[in-house]
Amino acid sequence: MVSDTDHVPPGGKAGRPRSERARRAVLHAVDDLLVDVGYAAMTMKGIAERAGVGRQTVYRWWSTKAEILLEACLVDAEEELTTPPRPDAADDLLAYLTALTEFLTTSPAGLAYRALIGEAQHDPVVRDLVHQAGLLALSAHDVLRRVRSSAPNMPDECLCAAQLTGPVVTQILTTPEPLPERLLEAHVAALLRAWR
Amino acid sequence: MVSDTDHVPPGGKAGRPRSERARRAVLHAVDDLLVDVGYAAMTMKGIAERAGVGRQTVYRWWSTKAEILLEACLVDAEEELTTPPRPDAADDLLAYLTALTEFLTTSPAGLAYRALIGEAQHDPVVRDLVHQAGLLALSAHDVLRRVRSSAPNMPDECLCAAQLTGPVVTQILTTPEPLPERLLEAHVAALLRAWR
DNA sequence: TCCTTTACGGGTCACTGTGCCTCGTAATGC
DNA sequence: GCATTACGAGGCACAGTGACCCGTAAAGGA
Repeated sequence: MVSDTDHVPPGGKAGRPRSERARRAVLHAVDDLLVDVGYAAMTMKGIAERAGVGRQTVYRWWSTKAEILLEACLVDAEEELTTPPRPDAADDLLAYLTALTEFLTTSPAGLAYRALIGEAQHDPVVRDLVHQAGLLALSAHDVLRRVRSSAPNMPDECLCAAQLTGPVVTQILTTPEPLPERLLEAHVAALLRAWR
Repeated sequence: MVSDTDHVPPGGKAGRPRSERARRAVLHAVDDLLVDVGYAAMTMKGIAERAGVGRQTVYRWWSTKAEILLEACLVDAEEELTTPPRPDAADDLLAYLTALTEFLTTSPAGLAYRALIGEAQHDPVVRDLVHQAGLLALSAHDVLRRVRSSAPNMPDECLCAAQLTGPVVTQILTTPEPLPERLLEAHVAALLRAWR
């Protein structure tokens, strides 16, 4: 007989789960639970049960709720935050910010990401995880690279990304309503004016 | 004999506690615990014990950790986020953003506020609480009113506040390091250029 | 002044989530 | 075919929650 506590994964994700089935079931269960019962009411026990999986199986491959959430989130997030290029810089930025708003307010992956940001304020480990993933930064940099030609006076790229996404994100994190389309347009216009 | 479960407060804060002593002890204990053990490890039991107060006394006047935290936070926050006016608009905004950064990264009240924003991602009730308090919005509007004369082209005031504080706040919430002074200066310069 | 009212500190209790362990079982790989 | 490994399921000790109940002490009205 073999114990359940030997094998690989020390902290989190050394080897992939032997059964892809279990992995997918857990990630899918987390997505479901997040929209069904919310983050606060989501428990490891609940995840295991919803996934039709033993609790130990969950603990074996992920050490925290946050880890599962991040993995479940990254799968969809990159795709949802990638917008097709548009000829006009203002259109391009606006499309991105609209997608970002949609992502953070309605997409399951976006809700997961917000839950992660929330958890990051309580737990430095999660904070590093979120920062490492760099979801916002990466997608923003993609868009910014495209509009660089129309904005010769753009400052440090990190600052630009923060200026672009910061107002939108903070609004969503701290108030019940995101910035409306009208203000997104005004925001983009102001940024381009500043960077011109 | 009288039960402990009659009296006033339904949800949160109908009447003031009869003993100001208990109230102050609890708020002080929360401040201490937050810096000592962090938000995650802070429990209602721990708060009561640290405050030298019965658990029931805590539950009587506040229904959640978040409520206590918010009250403890608001006491100091408004003062820490109020910066003296400066003649130059750029100086004025920069001083505010520097104070905001200091607040969110080092002040106990700021740490409490961040913990609240974190909790708000998990709990809509806390979200409303945070929004109601409107800490960021209020302090930002104060500063913006002062620079309005130097920036005739300022858009909607809500957007301005978001543009001013959003990048700073999001950076702090999602990465280990806040925006450095150098980038704060560049940010202010860009905003004034956009609003001119 | 007495005496009712009210909050107080402290303790108990049922309930829930966690994370670890141990079953017996099923799938994998040599 | 046989050893290895992950699997599901359940049990466990521990901690936090939030409700109760107790006896005490401090207001406030007569």
